[in-house]
Amino acid sequence: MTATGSRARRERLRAETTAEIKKVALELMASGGPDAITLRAIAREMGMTANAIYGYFATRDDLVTTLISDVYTALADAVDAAWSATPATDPAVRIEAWANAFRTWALVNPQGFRLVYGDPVPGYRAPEGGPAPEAARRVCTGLTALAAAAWPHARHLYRDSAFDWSDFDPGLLDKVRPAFPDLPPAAVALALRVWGHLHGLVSLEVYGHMHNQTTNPEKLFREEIAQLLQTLGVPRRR
Amino acid sequence: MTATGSRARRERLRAETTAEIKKVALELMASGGPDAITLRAIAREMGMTANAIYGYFATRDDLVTTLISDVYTALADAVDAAWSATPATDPAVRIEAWANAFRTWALVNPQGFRLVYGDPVPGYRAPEGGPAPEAARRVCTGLTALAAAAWPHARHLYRDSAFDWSDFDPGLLDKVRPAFPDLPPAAVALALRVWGHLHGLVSLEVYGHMHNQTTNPEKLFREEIAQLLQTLGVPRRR
DNA sequence: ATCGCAACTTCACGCCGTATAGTTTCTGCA
DNA sequence: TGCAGAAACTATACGGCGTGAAGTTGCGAT
Repeated sequence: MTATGSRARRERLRAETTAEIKKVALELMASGGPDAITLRAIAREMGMTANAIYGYFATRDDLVTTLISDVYTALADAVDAAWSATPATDPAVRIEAWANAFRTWALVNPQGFRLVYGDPVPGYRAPEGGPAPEAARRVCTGLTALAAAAWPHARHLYRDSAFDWSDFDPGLLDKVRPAFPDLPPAAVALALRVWGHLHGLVSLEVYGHMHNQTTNPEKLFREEIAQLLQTLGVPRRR
Repeated sequence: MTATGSRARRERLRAETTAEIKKVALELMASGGPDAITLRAIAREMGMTANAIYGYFATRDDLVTTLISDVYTALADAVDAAWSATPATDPAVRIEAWANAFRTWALVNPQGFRLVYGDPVPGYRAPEGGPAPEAARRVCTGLTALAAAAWPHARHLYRDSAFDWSDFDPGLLDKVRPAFPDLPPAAVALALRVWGHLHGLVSLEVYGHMHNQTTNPEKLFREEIAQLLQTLGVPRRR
């Protein structure tokens, strides 16, 4: 039985090394931006040769893909947690919590935001499938929950909506329609638009483009949430 | 007079070479993304040595800064032109034209969009001042014109706005306030929020994040414009 | 005792930005 | 007309990058 025991041990060591590579890569990213994620720097930090990493990730892009997936999942966790921590009975509070969690996460992890939503690393091209789209869909599903919470108040605004299910990706609908069976296509369109609104404001802020325009991006974001709730007709409790 | 004549000729040659460097750099960017802007590739394309470029730009970052400025200016020109080509009497048409020009430019020049709004190039850090912020302010000023056009219809939505002039960058206000003397701070906040909305949707589309969610990003953008006009109360002519 | 394999290193190649030094070519003045 | 000097450009070199190929080491299984 030493056979299975030592194989288990080998696999454990392997998993630990893999975890360390990712940990060091994320540290490098946090301090030097996504560009600082280089195999040689990671190896240097770990007291290894750069080529040793090829035993764990086939290419640098594979490593980056994994990191994107991890970081994106962390973002999804953060916004989901904020949502779940608020009472289902008060849509305004939930929506505000979601949006604030999104912005806060981005400001705390600006390099992670760049990794996930920007050009991650020179020459990187994202693969087709994988778990990163999965995390993206979690975020979109969260946004749809947001739209669903607001829908009773907002539906009258979208009576003549021209959207139908074919306008959306089946992979997204597979997650969204079972979760919200009564929601029409127009609400998913609303969710994606809200995504765009929040992403845009946060993105401009993270990339420093807001800095030259406003001295108070937080206030602008609060105004955004307020106007969003008002537009949707979601009542704000005093 | 050969003195001044030949000096003029030298300067002309110099200007021509500078222009060629920028032209080749933009071609490389268009075909291979901002990462493809390398001094060696440019030089190769021009039949020169990489070091020759140092006679025209002190560092690669200097070249990139110039390119960002040029490309950003081209974007500002495009949206300004679309705005000016529409009748001042119909705010809805003007706003729609502006927004469509913004998205269209981004889709036609995706790499330019990434250069201006993303991480331009590995290791690049933008300098403080320079003409790129100038182009950014032109875009913001255009957006303020948009807000100003809608303001007669939209002002009632922002009666209890908490914004004042100190919330904005003086450099922006220097351009905006003389152009729109009657506009309150709330309208500038609205302009920046609209910027965020449009930037977010276009950015998600350019970076491929919308692809996994909707099959019809154009329709989503049209809906965005329609809802924008509706929430602002700007009448749409039939 | 030996085989096999996983982990890791060494060496090499071609990319990159850029510093330094040398070469060519042309300008402007004596 | 001849020559100093500047401008434009090349040559060489350094360190950093991703990565392919080949070699080394150590350990479990037979």
